[in-house]
Amino acid sequence: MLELRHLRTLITLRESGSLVEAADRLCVTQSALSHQLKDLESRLSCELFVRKSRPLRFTEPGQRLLALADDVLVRVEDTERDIQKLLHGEAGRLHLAIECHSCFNWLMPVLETYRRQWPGVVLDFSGGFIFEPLPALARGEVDLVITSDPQPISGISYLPLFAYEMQVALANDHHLLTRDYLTPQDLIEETVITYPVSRERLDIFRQFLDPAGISPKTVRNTELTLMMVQLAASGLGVCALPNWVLADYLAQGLISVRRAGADGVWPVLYAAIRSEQKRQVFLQDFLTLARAHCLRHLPNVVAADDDTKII
Amino acid sequence: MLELRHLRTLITLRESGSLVEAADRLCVTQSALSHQLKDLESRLSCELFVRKSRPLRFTEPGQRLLALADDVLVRVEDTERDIQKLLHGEAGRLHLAIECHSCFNWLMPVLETYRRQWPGVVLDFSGGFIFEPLPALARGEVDLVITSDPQPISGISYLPLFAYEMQVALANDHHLLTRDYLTPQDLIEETVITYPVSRERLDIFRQFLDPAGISPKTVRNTELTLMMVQLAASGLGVCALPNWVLADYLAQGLISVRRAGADGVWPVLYAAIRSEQKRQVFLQDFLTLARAHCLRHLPNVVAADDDTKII
DNA sequence: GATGATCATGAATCAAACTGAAGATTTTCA
DNA sequence: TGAAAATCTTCAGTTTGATTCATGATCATC
Repeated sequence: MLELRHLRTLITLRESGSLVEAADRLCVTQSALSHQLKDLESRLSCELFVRKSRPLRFTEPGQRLLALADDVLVRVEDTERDIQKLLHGEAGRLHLAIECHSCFNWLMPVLETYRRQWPGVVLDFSGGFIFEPLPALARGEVDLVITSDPQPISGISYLPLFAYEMQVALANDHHLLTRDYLTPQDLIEETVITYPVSRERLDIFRQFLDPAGISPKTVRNTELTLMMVQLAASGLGVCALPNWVLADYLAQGLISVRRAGADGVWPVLYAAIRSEQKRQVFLQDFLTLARAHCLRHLPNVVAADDDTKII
Repeated sequence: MLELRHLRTLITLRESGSLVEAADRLCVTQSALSHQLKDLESRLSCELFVRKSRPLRFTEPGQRLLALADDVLVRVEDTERDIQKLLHGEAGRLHLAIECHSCFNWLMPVLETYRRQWPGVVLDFSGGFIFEPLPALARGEVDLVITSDPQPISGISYLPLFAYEMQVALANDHHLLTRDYLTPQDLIEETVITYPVSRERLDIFRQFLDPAGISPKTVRNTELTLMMVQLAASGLGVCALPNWVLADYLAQGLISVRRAGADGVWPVLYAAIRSEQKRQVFLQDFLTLARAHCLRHLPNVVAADDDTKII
């Protein structure tokens, strides 16, 4: 019997383009997917996709099933959400704040979708650089903070969204491009361009330079991501940003990028909420939506290893 | 995770009105359904139906899920059928014949649905009493024969549709009504009204009277089911018909009915096809449709025990 | 308050789905 | 072209979770 599981697999397979990647996203082994698909194919007695071809191609039957999946899965999800609304009411307040300033990129489309799914939830947004979001969260002025620096504060839970790679942008003729990856020492003579916030809130210091006890020659601030990249492109400094931000500029040939350290720096992005709101369905749904969106649309982003909630 | 299995269960539950009955139709135990539903409810953290109420009532969330199921399952089935059409072509010929003359009742609505699902299949129908359908099937003049008397003929496969109870209709003041059930001996002094076909093709002889070596006083023929019932109602004889045919007249109070024997006589209705056509999707689909329709809409009908195919 | 029917529960069972390791195939790149 | 890397398949062993069986609880009916 066909099950929703199969449809979910097919959708993920289309999005990821390979069994390995799809298995990773679905949190099963690649072997399991191979079995599942083979089994499904034998039940329908037809091939669903052409294996020996990259990118993965779907056969006509496969495409029919995908169309079905697109159609059916949103209905299922809508219904599940409807039922939760029915049970817990659909009104609420969601005041957002971000500590990770590159998150605007993915946050906007997510909010767009969310607004449609939860018209009863009042959305608001507190941005800005001076603002300290976590105390404001504890005081109840905001309801959800996106941060990569979970500080233990009583009454605050951190729910992991995903892990991303922080990479360093360099001018295309930068001398450090001879290296495969950068060491903290490499940056001693460099100008590092950052957002105008304290060092503890910047991944490149907290997770890369500070542990090595190293400070760059100069630190220069700007509030605009694009300006950070432009300065780096002009050779006036280097800047560390999430991979998904740099990917665009890299593709345009504006800059080059290198990892920070041999294995790279992989901060985890968290959604911080007040612990008492953990069961709020409209909040949980925001997280589900954000995770799904980012895992699908951002490059080089992986599900956070565990869902440990720091309280 | 919600699965199609759950939706199928809910639909069946609504149709049957009780866990016991639904479990029976789905060919699982009542316990399995109880577990499955309890599990689903705990996942959604809400009740889906009100247990202590007959007829079974669905809660608001339950109804949402049912609406989803109605919506989604037909799409799934349509897609599965589409894929099979894609693979095997959608044209074909389906010439039907029936040996069981009471089957008109359910055959018409089934054909109606089938015609919509397989517009490319040419439907035809050979009825009549003199006609011998099985040899015609072997010769290829018809493609599917509905019969309760599977005779081993080389090249012919009999696929079980369902089992039904054959019951005996008696006038409301008939003296045999004092019995809980009828024995073959009870009919020695009776007039039995049948369709005008040979004894071997009549369940009441083949499965009830003949094994006991008993013949009724008189056998009287008529081609019309309604007339058989009218004659029985008038006390001019008794007639044996499938339970689903008698149910209507019984409800109207026209007649009374009794089982034949303590456990009743339970003929199995088969679809006979040429073995070479066993893999034809448009034929298989007709059987699936017929089974589903009859199990849903006919009273006192059960899935045939096994799918043994006599060749 | 006994009886029969339906549904719930818990332990035991069974089958489906999954994992892990190894083999086959394809792709990539020198 | 051939070796290395990556992807997919296959097989055997394991785990999970769905199902059954046996029993207990609850409800309707006489």
